[in-house]
Amino acid sequence: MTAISNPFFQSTTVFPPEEFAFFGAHIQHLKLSKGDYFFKPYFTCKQLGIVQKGLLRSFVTVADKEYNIEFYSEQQFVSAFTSFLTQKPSDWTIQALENTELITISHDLLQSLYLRHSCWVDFGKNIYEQQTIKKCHREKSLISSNASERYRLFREEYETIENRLPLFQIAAYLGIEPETLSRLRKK
Amino acid sequence: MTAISNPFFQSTTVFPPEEFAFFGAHIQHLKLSKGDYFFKPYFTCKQLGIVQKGLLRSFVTVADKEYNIEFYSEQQFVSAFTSFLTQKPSDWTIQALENTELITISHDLLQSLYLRHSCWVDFGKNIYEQQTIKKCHREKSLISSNASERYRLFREEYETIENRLPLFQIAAYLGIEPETLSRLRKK
DNA sequence: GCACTTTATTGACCTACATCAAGGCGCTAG
DNA sequence: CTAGCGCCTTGATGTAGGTCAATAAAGTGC
Repeated sequence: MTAISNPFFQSTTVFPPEEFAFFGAHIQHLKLSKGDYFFKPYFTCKQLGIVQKGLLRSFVTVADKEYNIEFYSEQQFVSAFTSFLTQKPSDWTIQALENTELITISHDLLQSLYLRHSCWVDFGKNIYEQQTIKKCHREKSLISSNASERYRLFREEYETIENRLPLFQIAAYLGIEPETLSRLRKK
Repeated sequence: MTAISNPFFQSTTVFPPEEFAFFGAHIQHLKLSKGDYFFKPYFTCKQLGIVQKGLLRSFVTVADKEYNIEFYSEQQFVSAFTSFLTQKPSDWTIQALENTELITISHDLLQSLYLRHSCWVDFGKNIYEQQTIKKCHREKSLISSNASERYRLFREEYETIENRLPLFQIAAYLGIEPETLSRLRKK
């Protein structure tokens, strides 16, 4: 059984040992090099990842511009969630920004876990509860804040990984041009 | 037992009759007049609502401006989700835009449902899966689209309730001023 | 070490949207 | 009917952030 470090496995959910063993026997391990893709647009996302080591970004491409949706570092769940949940193609891309190691849970495995034992339904519920909270915060910052306030919020939220990100990736997350971020930072 | 019309109760989740009966016996019914509040900032949200009739909006107030987050019409789940999930105060407001009738599920009831039977955990998981999908779409439109494209997307998504909303509420949803929306519409 | 590419900065100019101010139109109340 | 208010429109002007172009600085490969 592989050790899995993730806050969800220390939550109030009770995972019976045999469930945890089954899980450990069916997950996959994936290594990505910097620049590799975890998910590409027009595909249907079959994998939910848990980052063990490294860093990824998700982004959408609109009119030849990339807009970063989110960054995923150690212990975080990563997936093209709309596609993973609906099992339909989506226009997201997910890419490793560093050499990255992931545990992956296939959609099929997760469905069978849901049927095996309700602890996995709770596991799933917790994942999407966390996603909902995250997205609500992001939504608020995107609709109500200007670029410099969004930058402040970004630095708060991603304090621990800020220095692992090049500035142009931060700009793409804020929805502004690198030039604009550079000017903001002068102050 | 009150009839509850909501897609989740026609989902693949199996609700045993006794669970459904328990649920029906413990939900509350709430009537709001146009302008009334379902949730106010600085409170902790204790209720998850299902809209039976009417229309609500959620919004955040930043620098004396209101930014609409979402509109909720018949059959939809409504709550200040970040507050409801964390049981901490939040800065959202939720207000009825029409005379509105809701079923409400208290946080305490939902927690006890989770413990009673796993069908309710599945119910919860489905709610937050749907929220995650919704928020992902909104996030994309906010970060990658200009005002006129966001307006187009809004009309697609809220096709059925567009004509129940005054234009200044739509502008607050798009994150623009009513003047700008008026000018967009001239084209 | 030196070439070459990628990332960051700076300046000049442009555009989408905001702000401010005025006027119109359609309510509802007396 | 008219007064008053809420909502919408239109015009004039301001500003945050985008675009384009040049340069610098920092990697990365040979």
